[in-house]
Parts: sequence; structure tokens; C-alpha cells
Amino acid sequence: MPELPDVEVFRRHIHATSLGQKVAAVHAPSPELLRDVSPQALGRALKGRALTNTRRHGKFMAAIAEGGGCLVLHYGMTGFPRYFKRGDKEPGHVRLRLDFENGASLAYDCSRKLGQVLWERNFNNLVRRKGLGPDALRLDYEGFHDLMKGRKGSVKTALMRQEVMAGVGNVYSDEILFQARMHPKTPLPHLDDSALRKLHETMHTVLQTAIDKGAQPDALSPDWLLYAKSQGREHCPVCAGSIEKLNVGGRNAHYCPACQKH
DNA sequence: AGGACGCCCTGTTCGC
DNA sequence: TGCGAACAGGGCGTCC
Repeated sequence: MPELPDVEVFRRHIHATSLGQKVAAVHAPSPELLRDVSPQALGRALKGRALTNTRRHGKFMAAIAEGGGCLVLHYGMTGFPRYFKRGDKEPGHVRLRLDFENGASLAYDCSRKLGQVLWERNFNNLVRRKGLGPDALRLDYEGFHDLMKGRKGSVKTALMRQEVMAGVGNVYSDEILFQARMHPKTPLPHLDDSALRKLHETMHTVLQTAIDKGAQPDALSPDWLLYAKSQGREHCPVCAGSIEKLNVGGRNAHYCPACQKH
């Protein structure tokens, strides 16, 4: 489930492979994923131009096109990008493909079609239009504190709300709360200043470490919940107790009842 | 404001 | 063994 670390790794992949090559053709075999732009308009906007830069805010990223405008990608739950050369096998559920003049292609694969493809003149407009809060990784403690202060809901719900703070989803909120040793249903008003500091620091460390490891669960440290899950383990990597499921805001929270108390 | 719910979507997993 | 149901959870909309 692409969340901030995954999307950052995707952005870097596109940045490292796909800039500076003129787009020769645009294929959009699943136009229902294009939110506000037709395949024809997207083709007109991109053809003959190169991508010059990339940006990311929360779980959204953009490839900036030469001469202005940006291709915005959201990966939903099963999306990923892949740059491939002529003759390489293309992924199985390509919803958008840019073919470059040099014969290589950039594919956007999204099997469950829960992703989004948009076209915006300006990436900041997208952030505003979607009502996204500040990017979770660029948020300092001051900003984090201000966002959490005065809120009444559970800590997990707040971490996951994109209009409060953008980038954290179900998987990483579980990890952050596990490492901060906080119960997912802890009401925000129960967190004092030192608890909020710990939460912010843990969030930052979890997100940054995940990015550094290429957002691959099996590359993470064994005391991470994500690592344990990737190895098929259903026990807490710290106390070996069983990991429980709890419905929070319509999503499944995974947590260790022994390590994460209210 | 925030929680509960439903919908979209399809590959995988589960249960009979 | 096989098949259909349930599940997974990003965003988003509605209702209370």
C-alpha cells in the first residue's frame, strides 16, 4: 500500500530514470483512472516534451513537464511506476504509459484501479485542491504540535487523515504507534507534550528509515512490526505476544496489546 | 468535529 | 478439490 515512503521511492525511481527524454507517445488504456483529463488532452500536453523534475507531497507525486504543467500520480493501494527499455517485459496492469523517443517507457501499473492520474498546471494547486495537510516528513515539532492540539479523535485516525497531515496510511501509522508504544485508540487529548514529542520523533524516524531502506519491509530492522509481517510472523517482535486487530476508522489497526497501552 | 458506514476496484485468501 | 464469498484499504461521499 503505497504510503509516503513508498511514494518517495517511486519518485526517486522516476527522477533517476525518466527525466530529459522527449515523450513520443502517451497510452492511457484505462481512462477511468484519469480524473479530470482526457487521454487526448494528456497526450497533447506531454507529446514532444521531456519531464524535467519530480515532486512529492504526502502520497501524491508529480512529474513536471517541460514548459509547465505536471503529471500527477496517486498510487491507490496497488499502484507503482516502472521505467523499462525496449524489449523488457512490461508490467501486467499498465494504466498509463509514456513512450520516450529513445525507445524506453515509463509505465504506471495499478491492478485495482484505486489510483488517480491528474494533470495540473502547478503542483501546489493540486495540494490545495485536494485539501492536503503538510507533508508528514517535512513537518517539524512545532507544526505537528499545532495540528494535533485541540483535536479530539484517536491518535491513529489523526495520523492517517490526509487533510491534517499528508503521507501516513494504515501500515505506517501502525508502525509509528507500535514504535512509540501507543495504543491506536488513545484519544489525542490524553497525550501530553512529551508524548507528542515522542510521537513526532518516532514518526520522523520511521518514515525516514523506511525511505533509506527503499521501502522494502524485509530490509528493515527485525524489531519492526513491518519486518515481522513481511516474514509472516504474527507475534510482537519485542515481547513475542500476539498481535491483535482492532477496527479504527473503518481500517484494521494491528497492534501489540502488551506493548501498546492506552 | 469526528465517527460509522458504504462505494469503487480486483487479486488473493478463506471457508465450506 | 473447487468455487464463491470475504477481504484488503487508498480516497471519497453521506449521514448522524
